[in-house]
Amino acid sequence: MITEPIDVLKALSDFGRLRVLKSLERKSLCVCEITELIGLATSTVSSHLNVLKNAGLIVDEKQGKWINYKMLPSPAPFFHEIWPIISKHLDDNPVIQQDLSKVASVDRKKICSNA
Amino acid sequence: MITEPIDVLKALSDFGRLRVLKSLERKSLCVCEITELIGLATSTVSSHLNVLKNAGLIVDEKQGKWINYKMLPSPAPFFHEIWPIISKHLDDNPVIQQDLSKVASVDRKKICSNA
DNA sequence: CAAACATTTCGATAATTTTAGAAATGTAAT
DNA sequence: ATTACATTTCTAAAATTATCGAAATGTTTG
Repeated sequence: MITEPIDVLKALSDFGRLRVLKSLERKSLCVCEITELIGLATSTVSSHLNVLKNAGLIVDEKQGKWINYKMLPSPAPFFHEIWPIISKHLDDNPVIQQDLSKVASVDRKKICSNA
Repeated sequence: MITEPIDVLKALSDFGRLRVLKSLERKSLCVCEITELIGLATSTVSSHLNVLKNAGLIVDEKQGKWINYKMLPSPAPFFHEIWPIISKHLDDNPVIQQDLSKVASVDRKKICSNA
């Protein structure tokens, strides 16, 4: 499945998905952690993750009950070249800054399950 | 009017608009030339041009009966950094290649008005 | 001024996308 | 195996976007 630049750009054209990517840049996260971080319904987050996955930007790996999502170590050239620039400029955004200040302390043990 | 990265990315998330930008990179064009090149209705092209203009990617300048659109000489940093990469990768696309092979010979005297 | 014509705006429709709740799936632990 | 729970899939609704034709705008030229 070849990913055209336009497909990557479409995947990057939603602010929620940019927030997810910026957070995943810091560390791998499961769906419920991302849901907590972004504040959207679980099914919506799952849908966004699927878009990012289909565009070849992230991968998932099962870890017991959870599914961890993380950025691709070696993404296709287009995304590999373009992402650092986008990432850098997103750092100016207050919402992103808030996300990043929270992401380090997000803990699935606390936020998922026994709420 | 400050343009956030997400606004630029949204403007870049439509293939028709990417075709317009690639063509404008070669030379300034009026709406009817772009319409001929891209094959969409004039009003649709005008709408796309407006999106690109609002995102700060292109400017227009009146030239008599026509309005020439062209890329900004000094766009905001985000687009300035990101566009060369996108542009380079779009060169692989057959539709873009076809557009670029036509753009040099597009002539408003022939395609507009006296059709 | 009137006719010609490039472009924009308006109005309406089709298509796509985002969203969320409910049901389904799959894994883990008791 | 039954319960608990993370995630996905399904379904439907709301929101946004792309598209076009017709009317409106503004400029040029006869």
